[in-house]
Amino acid sequence: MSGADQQGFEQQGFEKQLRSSGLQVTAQRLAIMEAVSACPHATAEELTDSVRTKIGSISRQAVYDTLGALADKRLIRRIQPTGSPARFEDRVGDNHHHLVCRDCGLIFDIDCAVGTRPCLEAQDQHGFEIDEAEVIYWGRCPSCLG
Amino acid sequence: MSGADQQGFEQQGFEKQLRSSGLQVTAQRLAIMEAVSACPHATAEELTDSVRTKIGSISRQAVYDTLGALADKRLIRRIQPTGSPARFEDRVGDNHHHLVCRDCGLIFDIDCAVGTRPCLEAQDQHGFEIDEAEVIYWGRCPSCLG
DNA sequence: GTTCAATTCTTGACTCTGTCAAGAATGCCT
DNA sequence: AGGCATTCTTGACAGAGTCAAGAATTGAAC
Repeated sequence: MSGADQQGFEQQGFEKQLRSSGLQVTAQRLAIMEAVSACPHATAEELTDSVRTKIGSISRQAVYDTLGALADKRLIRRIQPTGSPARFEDRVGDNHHHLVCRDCGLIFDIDCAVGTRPCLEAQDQHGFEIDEAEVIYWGRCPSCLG
Repeated sequence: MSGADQQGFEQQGFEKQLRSSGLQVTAQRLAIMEAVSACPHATAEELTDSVRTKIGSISRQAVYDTLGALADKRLIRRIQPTGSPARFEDRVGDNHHHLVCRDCGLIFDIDCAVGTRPCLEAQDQHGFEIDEAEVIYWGRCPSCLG
């Protein structure tokens, strides 16, 4: 499959995801989904830059709106480690976790230690309806341990 | 024990904590530690208000500096659920977790489901030196479930 | 008790991330 | 193609936190 075919193929997937979530399909949204897919853990600003090189221009608001809409529909996931702006990824539904360097902010994905469903299930749920358990492992990466 | 004694007793504890962490003891710091202890999960702004009623006045910067220093020394813990400003608590060392309402932001402490040490220990540590596993359970609280 | 260096506090400007609001443009259904 | 809802653009704005420089305080040494 050529690079162009690959891209077209992905776009069809994104389009389908949008439609089945009841969202309209626009060039901006496709480009944003592509960017999130290509740069996992990127910030809104990084994604904006990425989209601009792809389709020329986009407003900051469109980026925030779209990221918000996609996250609401669970097509992407927003994570926000303390001290970092929000970051986005398209790996959803597998309840994986994150390993974050306290010094440089480097982020790795970590498969769930226990299974597809969380390490989790809180003991006392206080009457909450829990839909997600977010785990962040904090530490120092090899280069920052130096 | 009278209220005043109680307060004096606590302050001695805070003073000891500061000294053994190599931090100087100041009225501002004692008041902040007291506030964090009294209002778990409070924001920097809420703590500032609380301190102001106690000692009259304090600068915003002093609050941030102190909270940062205390967190660095692990005398308090900073948590920052997505969409919320940073919040602070003095319950440290027991690796408890948090249950947060997506709608109203209400936060509960949750004891660790697995033991004193995390549900944790990531599988592939990527060479990191991990010192904490932070778990946030996301859901909706009884009143927001309506 | 003074003195002195280091730490901490105050002040005020500033940055970064994200939001609000209104109107223009676009997508989608018929 | 027409019309309406959704989405995008623009620009002002807000919240949370940081930076920097000088003043005040702490703690140790004398």
